[in-house]
Amino acid sequence: MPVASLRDVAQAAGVSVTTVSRFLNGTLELPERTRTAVEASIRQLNYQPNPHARRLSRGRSDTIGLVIPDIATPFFATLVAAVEAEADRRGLGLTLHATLNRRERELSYLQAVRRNQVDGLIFVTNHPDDGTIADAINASGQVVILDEDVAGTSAPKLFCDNAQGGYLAGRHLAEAGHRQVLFVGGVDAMLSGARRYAGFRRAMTDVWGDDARTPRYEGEYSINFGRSAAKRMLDARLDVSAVFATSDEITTGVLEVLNAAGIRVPKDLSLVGFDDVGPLHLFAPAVTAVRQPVRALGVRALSLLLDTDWTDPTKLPPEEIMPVTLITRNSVAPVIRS
Amino acid sequence: MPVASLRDVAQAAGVSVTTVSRFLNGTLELPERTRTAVEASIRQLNYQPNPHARRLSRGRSDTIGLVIPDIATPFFATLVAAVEAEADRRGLGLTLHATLNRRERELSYLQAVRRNQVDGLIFVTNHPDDGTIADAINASGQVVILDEDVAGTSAPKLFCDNAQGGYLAGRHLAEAGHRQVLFVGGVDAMLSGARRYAGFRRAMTDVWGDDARTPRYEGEYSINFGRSAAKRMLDARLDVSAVFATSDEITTGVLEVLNAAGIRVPKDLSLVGFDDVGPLHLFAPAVTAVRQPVRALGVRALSLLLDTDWTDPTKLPPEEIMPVTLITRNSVAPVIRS
DNA sequence: CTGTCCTTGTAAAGCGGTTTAGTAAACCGA
DNA sequence: TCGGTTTACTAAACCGCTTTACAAGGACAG
Repeated sequence: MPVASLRDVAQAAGVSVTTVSRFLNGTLELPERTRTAVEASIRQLNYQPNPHARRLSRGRSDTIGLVIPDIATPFFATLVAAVEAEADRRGLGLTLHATLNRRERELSYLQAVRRNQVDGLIFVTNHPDDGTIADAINASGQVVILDEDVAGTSAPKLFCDNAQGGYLAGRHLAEAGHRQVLFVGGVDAMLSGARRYAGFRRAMTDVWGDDARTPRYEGEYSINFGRSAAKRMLDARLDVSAVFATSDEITTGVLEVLNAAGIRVPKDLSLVGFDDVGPLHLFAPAVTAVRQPVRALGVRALSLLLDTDWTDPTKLPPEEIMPVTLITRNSVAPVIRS
Repeated sequence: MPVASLRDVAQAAGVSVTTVSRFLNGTLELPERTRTAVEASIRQLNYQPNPHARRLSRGRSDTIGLVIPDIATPFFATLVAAVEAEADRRGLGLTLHATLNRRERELSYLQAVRRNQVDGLIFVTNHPDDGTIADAINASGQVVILDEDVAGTSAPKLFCDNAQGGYLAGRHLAEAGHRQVLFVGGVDAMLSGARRYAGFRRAMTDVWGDDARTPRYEGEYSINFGRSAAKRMLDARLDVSAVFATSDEITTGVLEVLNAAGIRVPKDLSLVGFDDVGPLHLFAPAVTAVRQPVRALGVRALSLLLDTDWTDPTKLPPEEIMPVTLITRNSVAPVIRS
């Protein structure tokens, strides 16, 4: 049997559709008798409102979109989980879009806001922008930028404290006696890469002054880049006593290659990671890392999206930053002075 | 400025809305002149069809739902990624629902199919059902059951070859000389638990006959259960030389406790895992495990959903099973006969 | 007895598309 | 020149809900 519509309910209860609709939406009080009749018909017909009609009529979808480079990595998976949970708690749906960092996908999902497909978008990107994405975001409205900046946009933004994260890692290594540390991470054109390196560099020079050596391999936050960076380091016989790998994926790739090459961590080389979402504590060795508050980031991003007053685009909230912490494990060894 | 509607386009092009609509849907050929006019107005007004109107009108949403216990674990995250990618490839949207294994959530998301919220649902559950979920699924139609069975449902089903997975693990351990192996995994009331244990048990008795000892700790596929099972095993001084942990999460929890207790794997105890989606190869030690074809499962589930002829509910496709493989690493040591 | 205010509703106009059933005009062959 | 066919469209119903504007009938004050 076809699903019951509002009309069917109204007919069965002997009232008009308006009455039922307004009753259901709480904009009409009904006296006892009418109310029971309406409620009975609803139950009897197993009435379920048609969400498409509702959305068309109200011009909003009670759904938000989450645009993310990938879902399969622990970091993003956790972020998705947090956003989904919070959206559900607020009675909102979530539609998910993985971009795999492809610009045309990012653009097409940004369009979704403009078509009312979603009431707002949480946007996570992972690669530098040439301005195209920025324009699209500025034209869209109702977009919150999360985790990585898109330069030139006026939108609420939420990041972890990348500079502090870099600093914590650098300080930890420097104080263990490491003066020459390889930074493996995001390109300088991206906020996370720039800030993490800046913080890291500052910590190293705070301790070592001009004697600090902080070579840098730039690339994407992937296992593959971690692998190739580690190989490059080995091939070049780079003179460092530690590596700062700025994502779980990079850490994984680096460790894989080091293990395969017979380099013992931390005896031969120390290692500090970033993110700390994956099971770094079970790796061989358990990896010391800067931990991001991933779930909190997701929850807060949704608040920003929903609680921002979007009517005045000149009055958007300022960039927000959430604190990171250093989780100390067994992948950093003190340098023995010779 | 407000978004342009079909009417605006039609007006600007000097034709009727019907013409534009049918042209856009390919049900009307337009001569050169008209076509250019229409196309020009579309571009000029930056027309974007309103998806809610479209869905209301067509009675379908071009969106599918994915109901899943959790997203934050590597296994499910990978599954979500695969389904999302395939849905996108087919021009479909994906709405995501994490149930955290709570029945009322599972039920409410199943309703979504009936309201036309989504055109179909891929349903993954993780806990035994008392019949409620089964009824809801049977009443919904357009539901594909994935990864774990819901008994008493007539719906297309897709699982990995749990029995074979159990067998591979059991055989591998038995042939390494392990005669007493603890099975840590899903409850017998669930398909995966039952089949994995049956396969495992069969392998053990194939090799050892009645001498095989296969004690079993049943529980959910979580890190916490892995931890508590390992503790229980240690507390009970259970006489086994190996553990078969039937998910990545359980493996993680078991290993954590073993490491903390100073039990060396595989020297003191051998370990075989299941799923092999997380970075087991980096653990200490790298863990031998049965690998599930997670992405393939996701892709195939979507095919089942879309390619099934749902008009005749008595003629649904039979249960499908995808093969698993054993990935041998360093967590199993041969038993030294004494 | 009349005017006013509640109470309890309702009619009807959208929201923005899709789709069915046609129609006016042009063409075309006999 | 006439009937038939094609071409190029269109009017209007409909999808199912929301919302504005309004109204009948009774209660109540003056």
